Amino acid sequence: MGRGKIEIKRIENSTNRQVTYSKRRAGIMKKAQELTVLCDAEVSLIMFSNTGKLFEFISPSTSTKKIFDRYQHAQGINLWNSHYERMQDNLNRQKEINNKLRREIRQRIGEELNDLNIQELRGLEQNLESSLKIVRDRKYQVIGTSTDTYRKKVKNLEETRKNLLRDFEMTDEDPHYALVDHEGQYDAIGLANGGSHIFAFRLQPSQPNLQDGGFGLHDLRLA
Amino acid sequence: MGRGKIEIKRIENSTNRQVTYSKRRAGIMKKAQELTVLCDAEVSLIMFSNTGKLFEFISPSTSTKKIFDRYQHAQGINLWNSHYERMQDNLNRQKEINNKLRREIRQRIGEELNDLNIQELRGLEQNLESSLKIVRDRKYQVIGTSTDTYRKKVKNLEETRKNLLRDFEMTDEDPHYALVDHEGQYDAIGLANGGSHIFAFRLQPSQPNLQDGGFGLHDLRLA
DNA sequence: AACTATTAATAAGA
DNA sequence: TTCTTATTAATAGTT
Repeated sequence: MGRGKIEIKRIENSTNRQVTYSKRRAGIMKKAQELTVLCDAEVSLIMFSNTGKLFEFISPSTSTKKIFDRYQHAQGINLWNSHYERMQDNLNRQKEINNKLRREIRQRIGEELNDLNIQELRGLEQNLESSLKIVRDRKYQVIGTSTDTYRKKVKNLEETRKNLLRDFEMTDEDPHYALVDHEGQYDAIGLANGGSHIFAFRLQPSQPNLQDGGFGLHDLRLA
Repeated sequence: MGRGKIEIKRIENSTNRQVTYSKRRAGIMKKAQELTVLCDAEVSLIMFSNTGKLFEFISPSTSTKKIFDRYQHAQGINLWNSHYERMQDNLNRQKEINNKLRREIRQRIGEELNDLNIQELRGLEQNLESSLKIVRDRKYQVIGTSTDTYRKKVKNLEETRKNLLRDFEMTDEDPHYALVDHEGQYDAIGLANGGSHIFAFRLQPSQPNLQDGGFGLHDLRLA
Protein backbone atom coordinates (compact mmCIF):
# COMPACT_ATOMS: atom_id res chain seq x y z
CA MET A 1 0.00 0.00 0.00
CA GLY A 2 2.51 2.49 -1.12
CA ARG A 3 4.34 3.57 -4.23
CA GLY A 4 5.57 0.03 -4.45
CA LYS A 5 5.13 -3.29 -2.76
CA ILE A 6 7.69 -4.16 -0.13
CA GLU A 7 8.93 -7.46 1.12
CA ILE A 8 8.21 -8.14 4.76
CA LYS A 9 11.77 -8.38 6.03
CA ARG A 10 13.98 -6.18 8.14
CA ILE A 11 14.57 -2.79 6.52
CA GLU A 12 18.33 -2.49 6.42
CA ASN A 13 18.51 1.26 5.85
CA SER A 14 18.32 2.68 9.34
CA THR A 15 16.66 5.95 8.43
CA ASN A 16 14.11 4.19 6.32
CA ARG A 17 13.43 1.74 9.09
CA GLN A 18 12.91 4.57 11.53
CA VAL A 19 10.49 6.33 9.20
CA THR A 20 8.54 3.18 8.51
CA TYR A 21 8.41 2.48 12.23
CA SER A 22 6.91 5.90 12.85
CA LYS A 23 4.27 5.52 10.20
CA ARG A 24 3.30 1.96 10.93
CA ARG A 25 3.35 2.54 14.66
CA ALA A 26 0.80 5.28 14.20
CA GLY A 27 -1.15 3.00 11.89
CA ILE A 28 -1.33 0.07 14.29
CA MET A 29 -2.20 2.39 17.17
CA LYS A 30 -5.10 3.66 15.16
CA LYS A 31 -6.15 0.10 14.38
CA ALA A 32 -6.00 -0.78 18.07
CA GLN A 33 -8.08 2.22 18.95
CA GLU A 34 -10.65 1.38 16.27
CA LEU A 35 -10.84 -2.21 17.39
CA THR A 36 -11.44 -1.04 20.93
CA VAL A 37 -14.30 1.21 19.93
CA LEU A 38 -15.92 -0.79 17.16
CA CYS A 39 -15.86 -4.16 18.83
CA ASP A 40 -15.96 -3.22 22.47
CA ALA A 41 -12.67 -5.01 23.11
CA GLU A 42 -9.86 -4.41 25.56
CA VAL A 43 -6.58 -3.99 23.81
CA SER A 44 -3.07 -3.57 25.09
CA LEU A 45 -0.38 -2.78 22.57
CA ILE A 46 3.19 -2.34 23.75
CA MET A 47 6.04 -1.63 21.38
CA PHE A 48 9.75 -1.23 21.93
CA SER A 49 11.74 0.13 19.02
CA ASN A 50 15.19 -1.29 18.49
CA THR A 51 16.48 1.87 20.16
CA GLY A 52 14.58 0.84 23.29
CA LYS A 53 11.91 3.51 23.20
CA LEU A 54 8.50 2.48 24.52
CA PHE A 55 5.14 3.18 22.92
CA GLU A 56 1.88 1.81 24.09
CA PHE A 57 -1.81 1.84 23.46
CA ILE A 58 -4.26 0.78 26.09
CA SER A 59 -8.03 0.74 25.81
CA PRO A 60 -9.47 3.59 27.88
CA SER A 61 -11.80 1.23 29.71
CA THR A 62 -8.92 -0.64 31.31
CA SER A 63 -5.29 -0.29 32.37
CA THR A 64 -2.05 -2.03 31.61
CA LYS A 65 -1.99 -3.55 35.07
CA LYS A 66 -5.51 -4.89 34.65
CA ILE A 67 -4.56 -6.36 31.32
CA PHE A 68 -1.51 -8.01 32.86
CA ASP A 69 -3.57 -9.46 35.67
CA ARG A 70 -6.28 -10.61 33.30
CA TYR A 71 -3.70 -12.06 30.96
CA GLN A 72 -2.15 -14.11 33.73
CA HIS A 73 -5.54 -15.26 34.90
CA ALA A 74 -6.57 -16.26 31.39
CA GLN A 75 -3.32 -18.15 30.87
CA GLY A 76 -3.59 -19.75 34.29
CA ILE A 77 -0.08 -18.69 35.16
CA ASN A 78 1.57 -16.22 37.44
CA LEU A 79 4.55 -14.64 35.81
CA TRP A 80 5.74 -13.16 39.07
CA ASN A 81 5.52 -16.23 41.20
CA SER A 82 9.24 -16.62 40.89
CA HIS A 83 9.68 -13.06 42.10
CA TYR A 84 7.36 -13.76 44.96
CA GLU A 85 9.12 -16.96 45.85
CA ARG A 86 12.52 -15.35 45.72
CA MET A 87 11.24 -12.62 47.99
CA GLN A 88 9.80 -15.14 50.38
CA ASP A 89 13.08 -17.04 50.44
CA ASN A 90 14.97 -13.86 51.05
CA LEU A 91 12.65 -12.93 53.86
CA ASN A 92 13.05 -16.33 55.48
CA ARG A 93 16.79 -16.11 55.17
CA GLN A 94 16.81 -12.71 56.82
CA LYS A 95 14.65 -13.96 59.65
CA GLU A 96 16.94 -16.90 60.21
CA ILE A 97 19.98 -14.68 60.28
CA ASN A 98 18.19 -12.41 62.71
CA ASN A 99 17.44 -15.30 64.99
CA LYS A 100 21.06 -16.37 64.93
CA LEU A 101 22.15 -12.84 65.73
CA ARG A 102 19.61 -12.60 68.54
CA ARG A 103 20.82 -15.89 69.90
CA GLU A 104 24.39 -14.72 69.80
CA ILE A 105 23.46 -11.54 71.65
CA ARG A 106 21.47 -13.50 74.19
CA GLN A 107 24.47 -15.69 74.84
CA ARG A 108 26.72 -12.68 75.06
CA ILE A 109 24.28 -11.29 77.62
CA GLY A 110 24.44 -14.50 79.59
CA GLU A 111 21.11 -15.99 78.60
CA GLU A 112 20.54 -19.32 76.94
CA LEU A 113 23.85 -20.74 78.04
CA ASN A 114 22.39 -24.18 78.61
CA ASP A 115 23.20 -25.57 75.18
CA LEU A 116 26.84 -24.47 75.34
CA ASN A 117 29.44 -27.02 76.30
CA ILE A 118 32.50 -26.21 78.37
CA GLN A 119 34.67 -25.36 75.40
CA GLU A 120 32.07 -22.98 74.05
CA LEU A 121 31.56 -21.42 77.44
CA ARG A 122 35.28 -20.88 77.77
CA GLY A 123 35.37 -19.36 74.29
CA LEU A 124 32.56 -17.02 75.19
CA GLU A 125 34.19 -16.11 78.46
CA GLN A 126 37.50 -15.25 76.82
CA ASN A 127 35.64 -13.34 74.18
CA LEU A 128 33.77 -11.29 76.74
CA GLU A 129 36.96 -10.66 78.67
CA SER A 130 38.74 -9.28 75.67
CA SER A 131 35.71 -7.22 74.63
CA LEU A 132 35.41 -5.84 78.13
CA LYS A 133 39.04 -4.85 78.07
CA ILE A 134 38.60 -3.06 74.76
CA VAL A 135 35.52 -1.20 75.99
CA ARG A 136 37.26 -0.25 79.22
CA ASP A 137 40.30 1.05 77.38
CA ARG A 138 38.08 3.05 75.12
CA LYS A 139 36.20 4.47 78.09
CA TYR A 140 39.36 5.62 79.76
CA GLN A 141 40.55 7.08 76.53
CA VAL A 142 37.33 9.07 76.18
CA ILE A 143 37.50 10.14 79.79
CA GLY A 144 41.08 11.19 79.33
CA THR A 145 40.23 13.23 76.29
CA SER A 146 37.30 14.99 77.88
CA THR A 147 39.35 15.64 81.01
CA ASP A 148 42.05 17.23 78.91
CA THR A 149 39.43 19.35 77.23
CA TYR A 150 38.08 20.45 80.60
CA ARG A 151 41.61 21.25 81.82
CA LYS A 152 42.18 23.45 78.85
CA LYS A 153 38.84 25.17 79.41
CA VAL A 154 39.77 25.78 83.03
CA LYS A 155 43.09 27.24 82.04
CA ASN A 156 41.42 29.51 79.55
CA LEU A 157 38.87 30.64 82.09
CA GLU A 158 41.52 31.35 84.66
CA GLU A 159 43.58 33.35 82.25
CA THR A 160 40.52 35.25 81.16
CA ARG A 161 39.78 36.02 84.79
CA LYS A 162 43.34 37.10 85.50
CA ASN A 163 43.31 39.34 82.49
CA LEU A 164 40.01 40.82 83.59
CA LEU A 165 41.36 41.39 87.09
CA ARG A 166 44.46 43.03 85.70
CA ASP A 167 42.31 45.23 83.52
CA PHE A 168 40.12 46.23 86.46
CA GLU A 169 43.12 46.95 88.64
CA MET A 170 44.75 49.04 85.97
CA THR A 171 41.57 51.07 85.48
CA ASP A 172 41.02 51.24 89.26
CA GLU A 173 37.43 50.15 89.11
CA ASP A 174 35.60 47.99 91.64
CA PRO A 175 37.34 44.58 91.45
CA HIS A 176 34.74 42.24 93.00
CA TYR A 177 32.70 42.59 89.87
CA ALA A 178 34.73 39.88 88.19
CA LEU A 179 35.29 37.57 91.13
CA VAL A 180 31.85 36.21 91.71
CA ASP A 181 30.96 33.73 89.01
CA HIS A 182 31.86 30.20 87.88
CA GLU A 183 32.71 28.85 91.33
CA GLY A 184 30.33 25.92 91.01
CA GLN A 185 31.74 25.03 87.67
CA TYR A 186 35.29 24.91 89.04
CA ASP A 187 34.17 22.39 91.61
CA ALA A 188 32.74 20.13 88.95
CA ILE A 189 35.92 20.38 86.94
CA GLY A 190 37.95 19.62 90.01
CA LEU A 191 36.15 16.31 90.37
CA ALA A 192 36.70 15.46 86.75
CA ASN A 193 40.43 15.71 87.32
CA GLY A 194 40.37 12.50 89.33
CA GLY A 195 40.31 10.63 86.10
CA SER A 196 39.39 7.08 86.98
CA HIS A 197 35.97 6.61 88.59
CA ILE A 198 34.32 9.91 87.92
CA PHE A 199 31.10 8.35 86.68
CA ALA A 200 30.62 6.22 89.75
CA PHE A 201 27.73 8.43 90.80
CA ARG A 202 25.64 6.93 88.03
CA LEU A 203 22.79 4.79 89.23
CA GLN A 204 23.30 1.09 89.24
CA PRO A 205 20.85 -0.30 86.72
CA SER A 206 18.07 -2.25 88.37
CA GLN A 207 18.02 -4.47 85.28
CA PRO A 208 21.69 -5.14 84.81
CA ASN A 209 21.36 -6.47 81.28
CA LEU A 210 19.01 -3.86 79.93
CA GLN A 211 20.30 -0.38 79.97
CA ASP A 212 19.65 2.39 77.52
CA GLY A 213 22.29 3.55 75.15
CA GLY A 214 21.62 0.85 72.57
CA PHE A 215 22.08 -2.32 74.61
CA GLY A 216 19.13 -4.54 75.10
CA LEU A 217 16.99 -2.27 72.97
CA HIS A 218 15.87 -5.01 70.60
CA ASP A 219 13.41 -7.70 71.36
CA LEU A 220 15.56 -10.76 71.36
CA ARG A 221 12.76 -13.21 71.09
CA LEU A 222 11.55 -14.50 67.74
CA ALA A 223 10.11 -11.86 65.42
CA MET B 1 -11.83 0.50 3.27
CA GLY B 2 -14.81 -1.48 2.43
CA ARG B 3 -17.98 -1.21 0.43
CA GLY B 4 -18.71 1.85 2.42
CA LYS B 5 -17.14 4.10 5.00
CA ILE B 6 -18.05 3.35 8.61
CA GLU B 7 -18.15 5.51 11.65
CA ILE B 8 -15.70 4.55 14.41
CA LYS B 9 -18.22 3.75 17.13
CA ARG B 10 -19.40 0.60 18.78
CA ILE B 11 -21.10 -1.78 16.31
CA GLU B 12 -24.47 -2.46 17.88
CA ASN B 13 -25.33 -5.55 15.85
CA SER B 14 -23.69 -8.33 17.78
CA THR B 15 -23.06 -10.63 14.85
CA ASN B 16 -21.63 -7.82 12.84
CA ARG B 17 -19.43 -6.80 15.73
CA GLN B 18 -18.18 -10.34 16.09
CA VAL B 19 -17.36 -10.59 12.40
CA THR B 20 -15.62 -7.25 12.34
CA TYR B 21 -13.67 -8.24 15.44
CA SER B 22 -12.46 -11.37 13.69
CA LYS B 23 -11.39 -9.55 10.58
CA ARG B 24 -9.75 -6.61 12.27
CA ARG B 25 -8.11 -8.78 14.87
CA ALA B 26 -6.41 -10.72 12.09
CA GLY B 27 -5.51 -7.43 10.45
CA ILE B 28 -3.89 -5.89 13.49
CA MET B 29 -2.05 -9.13 14.23
CA LYS B 30 -0.59 -9.01 10.77
CA LYS B 31 0.36 -5.38 11.29
CA ALA B 32 2.08 -6.26 14.53
CA GLN B 33 3.96 -9.07 12.88
CA GLU B 34 5.03 -6.82 10.01
CA LEU B 35 6.15 -4.10 12.37
CA THR B 36 8.22 -6.65 14.24
CA VAL B 37 9.97 -7.85 11.13
CA LEU B 38 10.30 -4.65 9.14
CA CYS B 39 11.45 -2.41 11.98
CA ASP B 40 13.14 -4.87 14.27
CA ALA B 41 10.78 -3.93 17.10
CA GLU B 42 9.44 -5.88 20.03
CA VAL B 43 5.68 -5.88 20.07
CA SER B 44 3.16 -7.24 22.50
CA LEU B 45 -0.47 -7.14 21.51
CA ILE B 46 -3.08 -8.46 23.89
CA MET B 47 -6.78 -8.39 23.12
CA PHE B 48 -9.80 -9.42 25.10
CA SER B 49 -13.07 -9.58 23.22
CA ASN B 50 -16.18 -8.49 25.07
CA THR B 51 -16.86 -12.20 25.53
CA GLY B 52 -13.60 -12.41 27.49
CA LYS B 53 -11.63 -14.44 25.01
CA LEU B 54 -7.92 -13.71 24.88
CA PHE B 55 -5.82 -13.24 21.75
CA GLU B 56 -2.25 -12.16 21.72
CA PHE B 57 0.65 -11.49 19.46
CA ILE B 58 4.17 -11.40 20.79
CA SER B 59 7.36 -10.80 18.82
CA PRO B 60 9.25 -14.07 18.46
CA SER B 61 12.43 -12.50 19.81
CA THR B 62 10.88 -11.89 23.21
CA SER B 63 8.18 -13.08 25.59
CA THR B 64 5.18 -11.56 27.28
CA LYS B 65 6.90 -11.68 30.65
CA LYS B 66 9.96 -9.95 29.26
CA ILE B 67 7.76 -7.28 27.73
CA PHE B 68 5.98 -6.79 31.06
CA ASP B 69 9.24 -6.51 32.94
CA ARG B 70 10.67 -4.16 30.37
CA TYR B 71 7.49 -2.12 30.37
CA GLN B 72 7.64 -1.66 34.09
CA HIS B 73 11.29 -0.78 33.96
CA ALA B 74 10.70 1.76 31.19
CA GLN B 75 7.82 3.30 33.12
CA GLY B 76 9.84 3.34 36.31
CA ILE B 77 7.05 1.59 38.14
CA ASN B 78 6.44 -1.81 39.55
CA LEU B 79 2.90 -2.95 38.98
CA TRP B 80 3.16 -6.00 41.21
CA ASN B 81 4.77 -4.10 44.02
CA SER B 82 1.40 -3.25 45.48
CA HIS B 83 0.72 -6.97 45.74
CA TYR B 84 3.99 -7.61 47.49
CA GLU B 85 4.35 -4.29 49.23
CA ARG B 86 3.76 -5.73 52.66
CA MET B 87 6.31 -8.40 51.99
CA GLN B 88 8.80 -5.87 50.74
CA ASP B 89 8.19 -3.75 53.82
CA ASN B 90 8.65 -6.75 56.01
CA LEU B 91 11.87 -7.61 54.26
CA ASN B 92 13.19 -4.11 54.69
CA ARG B 93 12.24 -4.13 58.34
CA GLN B 94 14.05 -7.41 58.86
CA LYS B 95 17.13 -6.06 57.15
CA GLU B 96 17.09 -3.00 59.34
CA ILE B 97 16.76 -5.11 62.48
CA ASN B 98 19.54 -7.23 61.14
CA ASN B 99 21.83 -4.25 60.85
CA LYS B 100 20.97 -3.08 64.34
CA LEU B 101 21.69 -6.50 65.76
CA ARG B 102 24.99 -6.67 63.93
CA ARG B 103 25.87 -3.25 65.24
CA GLU B 104 25.02 -4.28 68.76
CA ILE B 105 27.19 -7.37 68.46
CA ARG B 106 30.00 -5.34 66.98
CA GLN B 107 29.84 -2.99 69.94
CA ARG B 108 29.68 -5.89 72.36
CA ILE B 109 32.80 -7.23 70.67
CA GLY B 110 34.51 -3.90 71.09
CA GLU B 111 34.27 -2.62 67.56
CA GLU B 112 32.60 0.59 66.45
CA LEU B 113 32.87 2.21 69.85
CA ASN B 114 33.63 5.62 68.40
CA ASP B 115 30.04 6.85 68.32
CA LEU B 116 29.39 5.92 71.95
CA ASN B 117 29.60 8.63 74.59
CA ILE B 118 30.91 8.07 78.10
CA GLN B 119 27.53 7.15 79.55
CA GLU B 120 26.97 4.60 76.82
CA LEU B 121 30.45 3.20 77.21
CA ARG B 122 29.91 2.85 80.92
CA GLY B 123 26.58 1.13 80.28
CA LEU B 124 28.23 -1.26 77.87
CA GLU B 125 31.05 -1.91 80.28
CA GLN B 126 28.73 -2.73 83.17
CA ASN B 127 26.69 -4.86 80.85
CA LEU B 128 29.72 -6.84 79.75
CA GLU B 129 30.87 -7.20 83.33
CA SER B 130 27.60 -8.67 84.45
CA SER B 131 27.39 -10.92 81.37
CA LEU B 132 30.92 -12.11 81.97
CA LYS B 133 30.06 -12.96 85.53
CA ILE B 134 27.01 -14.95 84.46
CA VAL B 135 28.98 -16.85 81.84
CA ARG B 136 31.76 -17.57 84.33
CA ASP B 137 29.31 -18.82 86.92
CA ARG B 138 27.68 -21.01 84.36
CA LYS B 139 31.06 -22.36 83.29
CA TYR B 140 31.97 -23.30 86.83
CA GLN B 141 28.59 -24.88 87.31
CA VAL B 142 29.09 -26.99 84.17
CA ILE B 143 32.59 -27.90 85.25
CA GLY B 144 31.30 -28.84 88.66
CA THR B 145 28.57 -30.99 87.22
CA SER B 146 30.86 -32.80 84.85
CA THR B 147 33.39 -33.27 87.61
CA ASP B 148 30.70 -34.80 89.77
CA THR B 149 29.74 -37.04 86.90
CA TYR B 150 33.32 -38.12 86.46
CA ARG B 151 33.65 -38.73 90.19
CA LYS B 152 30.64 -40.96 90.08
CA LYS B 153 32.02 -42.78 87.08
CA VAL B 154 35.31 -43.28 88.88
CA LYS B 155 33.55 -44.58 91.90
CA ASN B 156 31.55 -46.97 89.77
CA LEU B 157 34.65 -48.14 87.98
CA GLU B 158 36.51 -48.68 91.21
CA GLU B 159 33.67 -50.60 92.69
CA THR B 160 33.37 -52.68 89.56
CA ARG B 161 37.07 -53.40 89.76
CA LYS B 162 36.91 -54.29 93.42
CA ASN B 163 33.99 -56.55 92.77
CA LEU B 164 35.83 -58.14 89.90
CA LEU B 165 38.93 -58.58 92.07
CA ARG B 166 36.87 -60.06 94.80
CA ASP B 167 35.28 -62.40 92.28
CA PHE B 168 38.65 -63.39 90.92
CA GLU B 169 40.09 -63.90 94.41
CA MET B 170 37.12 -65.96 95.39
CA THR B 171 37.47 -68.12 92.28
CA ASP B 172 41.32 -68.16 92.66
CA GLU B 173 42.00 -67.18 89.08
CA ASP B 174 44.90 -64.98 87.82
CA PRO B 175 44.23 -61.51 89.31
CA HIS B 176 46.32 -59.21 87.04
CA TYR B 177 43.76 -59.72 84.31
CA ALA B 178 41.61 -56.92 85.71
CA LEU B 179 44.31 -54.54 86.92
CA VAL B 180 45.68 -53.18 83.67
CA ASP B 181 43.22 -50.76 82.14
CA HIS B 182 41.93 -47.18 82.53
CA GLU B 183 45.04 -45.75 84.16
CA GLY B 184 45.27 -42.85 81.74
CA GLN B 185 41.65 -41.98 82.29
CA TYR B 186 42.16 -41.77 86.04
CA ASP B 187 44.88 -39.24 85.51
CA ALA B 188 42.62 -37.03 83.43
CA ILE B 189 39.94 -37.19 86.06
CA GLY B 190 42.46 -36.32 88.71
CA LEU B 191 43.19 -33.10 86.88
CA ALA B 192 39.54 -32.28 86.59
CA ASN B 193 39.24 -32.28 90.34
CA GLY B 194 41.21 -29.05 90.53
CA GLY B 195 38.04 -27.26 89.55
CA SER B 196 39.11 -23.79 88.57
CA HIS B 197 41.45 -23.55 85.58
CA ILE B 198 41.27 -26.97 84.13
CA PHE B 199 40.83 -25.76 80.56
CA ALA B 200 43.88 -23.54 80.63
CA PHE B 201 45.62 -25.91 78.25
CA ARG B 202 43.34 -24.66 75.49
CA LEU B 203 45.12 -22.63 72.87
CA GLN B 204 44.83 -18.91 73.17
CA PRO B 205 42.95 -17.78 70.08
CA SER B 206 45.12 -15.77 67.71
CA GLN B 207 41.98 -13.79 66.84
CA PRO B 208 40.61 -13.04 70.27
CA ASN B 209 37.19 -11.94 69.01
CA LEU B 210 36.61 -14.73 66.58
CA GLN B 211 36.48 -18.15 68.04
CA ASP B 212 34.40 -21.08 66.94
CA GLY B 213 31.49 -22.31 68.97
CA GLY B 214 29.07 -19.74 67.62
CA PHE B 215 30.80 -16.47 68.41
CA GLY B 216 31.91 -14.38 65.54
CA LEU B 217 30.41 -16.82 63.09
CA HIS B 218 28.27 -14.23 61.31
CA ASP B 219 29.51 -11.61 58.98
CA LEU B 220 28.75 -8.45 60.85
CA ARG B 221 28.96 -6.15 57.93
CA LEU B 222 25.86 -5.14 55.97
CA ALA B 223 24.01 -7.97 54.32
C1' DA C 1 -15.81 -18.28 4.40
C1' DA C 2 -15.24 -15.90 -0.19
C1' DC C 3 -15.81 -12.01 -3.00
C1' DT C 4 -15.06 -7.32 -4.35
C1' DA C 5 -16.02 -2.47 -4.37
C1' DT C 6 -14.32 0.81 -1.74
C1' DT C 7 -11.74 3.02 1.79
C1' DA C 8 -7.43 3.22 4.43
C1' DA C 9 -2.64 2.73 4.96
C1' DT C 10 1.59 3.73 3.49
C1' DA C 11 6.26 3.75 0.44
C1' DA C 12 8.70 6.78 -1.88
C1' DG C 13 9.67 11.25 -3.01
C1' DA C 14 9.77 16.17 -1.97
C1' DT D 1 9.74 15.33 10.50
C1' DT D 2 5.77 16.27 7.62
C1' DC D 3 3.20 16.50 3.29
C1' DT D 4 1.93 14.50 -0.94
C1' DT D 5 0.34 10.96 -3.78
C1' DA D 6 0.62 6.74 -6.35
C1' DT D 7 -0.08 2.37 -5.05
C1' DT D 8 -1.00 -1.52 -2.27
C1' DA D 9 -3.56 -3.47 1.68
C1' DA D 10 -7.48 -3.90 4.54
C1' DT D 11 -12.02 -4.56 5.01
C1' DA D 12 -17.54 -3.57 4.91
C1' DG D 13 -21.09 -5.27 2.91
C1' DT D 14 -22.66 -8.83 0.08
C1' DT D 15 -23.07 -13.63 -1.55
